[in-house]
Amino acid sequence: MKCEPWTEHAEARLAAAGHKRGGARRAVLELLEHQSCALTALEIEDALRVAGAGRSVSRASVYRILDQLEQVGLVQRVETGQAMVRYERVSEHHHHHHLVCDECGLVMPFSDAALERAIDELSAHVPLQVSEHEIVLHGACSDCRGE
Amino acid sequence: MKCEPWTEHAEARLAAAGHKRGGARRAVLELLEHQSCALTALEIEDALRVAGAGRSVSRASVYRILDQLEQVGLVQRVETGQAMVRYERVSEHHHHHHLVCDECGLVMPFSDAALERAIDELSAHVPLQVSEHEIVLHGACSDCRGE
DNA sequence: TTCCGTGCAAATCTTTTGCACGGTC
DNA sequence: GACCGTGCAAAAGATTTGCACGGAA
Repeated sequence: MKCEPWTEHAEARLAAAGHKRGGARRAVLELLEHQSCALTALEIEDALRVAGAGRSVSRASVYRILDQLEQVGLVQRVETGQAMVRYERVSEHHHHHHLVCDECGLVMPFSDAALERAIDELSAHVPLQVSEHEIVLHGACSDCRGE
Repeated sequence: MKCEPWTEHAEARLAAAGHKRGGARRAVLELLEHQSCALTALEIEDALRVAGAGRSVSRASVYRILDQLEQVGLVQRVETGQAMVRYERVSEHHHHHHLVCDECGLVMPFSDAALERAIDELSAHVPLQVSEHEIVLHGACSDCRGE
């Protein structure tokens, strides 16, 4: 299992797909590499502008880059039922899904082997050649609920 | 198990929640009662305008009505990863999820007991008081795939 | 009579596109 | 040198809001 040169791995795959390199995309990749969960395009733009965490990237570029990364399979969209679409890097080693607090908007990852097994089993018996699946649990997080 | 007076049931619940009746909402309810799967706001607007299936309802009203129905729990949003959000009536007797063909946009319902069991099981062990869950399988439908 | 439901038009907000410039190959 | 990647500004498209009127309670 490789360590964490995900950005490098991503650049390599992009190159293989015939894309030239670029500073904006590099900055987005480096940001995504260190995220634990999905971000919106706006959050990505802000994170890059604020922190010395790289360089600013225009919003249009963020969207173009995310779209490109999604097509190459490096990033996946996450629909949380909130206003904006979220994006996160795809990790072969750690497939997960999402918990969304409908009160405060908090998004957390989770994974469950039994669930994946059920999905795999089911996918074989359905009138669709399943390539991906997305699961979102909605509810109230502990902060919003109690306390 | 009741027959199908869903529209009546819905009107009753809305009344109980303190809402007055209205022709536009009635038309939307009657349309939703007979749908087998989720529709977008635009599809609902078009369906009501074209068919003698009731009466035309302005787009703003369609959105307002759907939002209201969702809050009362009569309708649920379905995020299919397509541009627009979809809505469908909630049915106590037939909980289901969705298959989405990424080629042609076809949306089909499916249900699976093992999957529901896995979700229920898992919901108990997660840092969120789960109230709802949404599952979407993406892939290619038989028409788009083979011929 | 008092409000709520509805239509219409304008506003908002996310995401996309057109165009020009600068960097990569 | 040819093209792609990027920024900026404008466009597009979905959804929301403001306002005024007509119907429900």
